[in-house]
Amino acid sequence: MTEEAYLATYNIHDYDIPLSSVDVVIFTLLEDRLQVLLVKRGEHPSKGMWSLPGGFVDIKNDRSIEETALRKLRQKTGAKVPYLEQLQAFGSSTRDPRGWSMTCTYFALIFADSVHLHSGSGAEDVRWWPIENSKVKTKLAFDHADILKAAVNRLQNKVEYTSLPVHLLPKEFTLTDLQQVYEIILGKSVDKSAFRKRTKDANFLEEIAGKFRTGSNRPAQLYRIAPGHPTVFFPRTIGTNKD
Amino acid sequence: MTEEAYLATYNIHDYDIPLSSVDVVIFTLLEDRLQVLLVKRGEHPSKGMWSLPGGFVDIKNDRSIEETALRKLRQKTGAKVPYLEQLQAFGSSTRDPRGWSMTCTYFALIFADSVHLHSGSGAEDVRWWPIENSKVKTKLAFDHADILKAAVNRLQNKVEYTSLPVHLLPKEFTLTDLQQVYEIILGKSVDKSAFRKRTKDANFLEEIAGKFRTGSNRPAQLYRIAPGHPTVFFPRTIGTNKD
DNA sequence: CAAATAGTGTCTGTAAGACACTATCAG
DNA sequence: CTGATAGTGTCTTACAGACACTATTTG
Repeated sequence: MTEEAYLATYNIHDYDIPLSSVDVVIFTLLEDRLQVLLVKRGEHPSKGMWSLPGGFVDIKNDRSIEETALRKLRQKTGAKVPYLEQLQAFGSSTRDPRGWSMTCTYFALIFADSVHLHSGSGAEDVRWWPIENSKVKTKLAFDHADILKAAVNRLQNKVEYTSLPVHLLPKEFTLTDLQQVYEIILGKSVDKSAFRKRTKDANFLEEIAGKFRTGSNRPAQLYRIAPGHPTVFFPRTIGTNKD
Repeated sequence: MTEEAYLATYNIHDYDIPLSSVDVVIFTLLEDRLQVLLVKRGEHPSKGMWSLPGGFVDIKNDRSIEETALRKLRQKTGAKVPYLEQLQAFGSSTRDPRGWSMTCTYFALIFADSVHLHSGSGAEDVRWWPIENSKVKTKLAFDHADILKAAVNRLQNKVEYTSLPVHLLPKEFTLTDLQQVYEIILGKSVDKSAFRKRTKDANFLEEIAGKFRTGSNRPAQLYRIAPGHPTVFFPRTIGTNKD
């Protein structure tokens, strides 16, 4: 049999295969806390429970799993591409009551004000939930609590040696703003001098010439992400010695 | 409708869903080179081409994707659990000619002598292929060349700050053996003194008291992995300054 | 002036890199 | 003894942490 003949007779419905979906852990900073976007499920299974935004791959319209993730993101937040990174696949016979299921999870970082929440189809409600100890204060559907924990874990790890947190800020921000993001995510204070040295040495920010944030104190230089400088990896981790 | 009623009427075959599979990138060290296990496909599609060991989830017998990966590993190598870590999911409409497909990939490290290769069902041949520049010298099926590249990348990254390479060695080995594994994977030489200091400080090895490898030179102390010491993360990366 | 926050300078500590040195075997 | 590889010691360098210091604004 030729490859063409084989493919002509191949029918996916002849096989018992797992369900496959994509879920997205969308983080933001709100009220000085790390928060995650959850949707209240409007449909079975787990109707009425809060869960991560996600759903099945639309094989007609999504060309890749990343597109599925972006679609979900756009659907719920209306925002354009923030920071998006694949987290981990979870797959088992028990995680979904409909049967063997595999989900590919992503995590995203976004500046809260650039988001307009939409419930969209299949959801009764959408809102930000503050994260405390890698958890939210409601029971999540499926194994989403595990996924959330893995995502927070990954975020906290990467924050120690990368410039990821810039994606939680608006386009223009001060170094102190950025330092606070690090402190909130890490849950501990960071030395100002060390933070500034390493941030400046990494060269992923550029001063906005002559632009300052003023107040009843010395004005603070505003910065933006330097064009063409994606995520930076620092030579060492931060915040490992203190507190 | 109750959740129970919904589940009773739910039929997976009513939906167009992606194929889902698991592929494993199995690395070993052979003839002083990093090598990867490939199987020659005995079935369509891409019959006759070399590919990574992998296949569909067996929803009757695999309780999780990790079990699918372990099953594939055992099938081809006959070896018990070496080091196994989830790499990344790849999913798109184009990666498999049978249709939209998502694969969850793993990478494994194993000591070559503990392996007895079996073609198993669906394969015409199995063998180790040396890796050069993140590639092998044959065209791979599907998007397996991309997967291999991602796996080598991840391995090289992690080798810079973890103790992963011990899993490519036999139970007993010398520090020089281990250093050579680092050098082979990183593709550059490593300072002996620095290497030994950091390895010993990390405390994941234990001397095998009184056991040495002899030769026409000073005998070398043999070490084994200290029980209960999984992968160690070093405080800083190695080999970033010297060639 | 005080209060507040921005931003810098100096010293210390830690772990990696360079490289020379000593140690112990076979023959 | 030589040649080979094992293993150590010392000095340097890079970068984070501690912490005090100066700078610039409003009121």
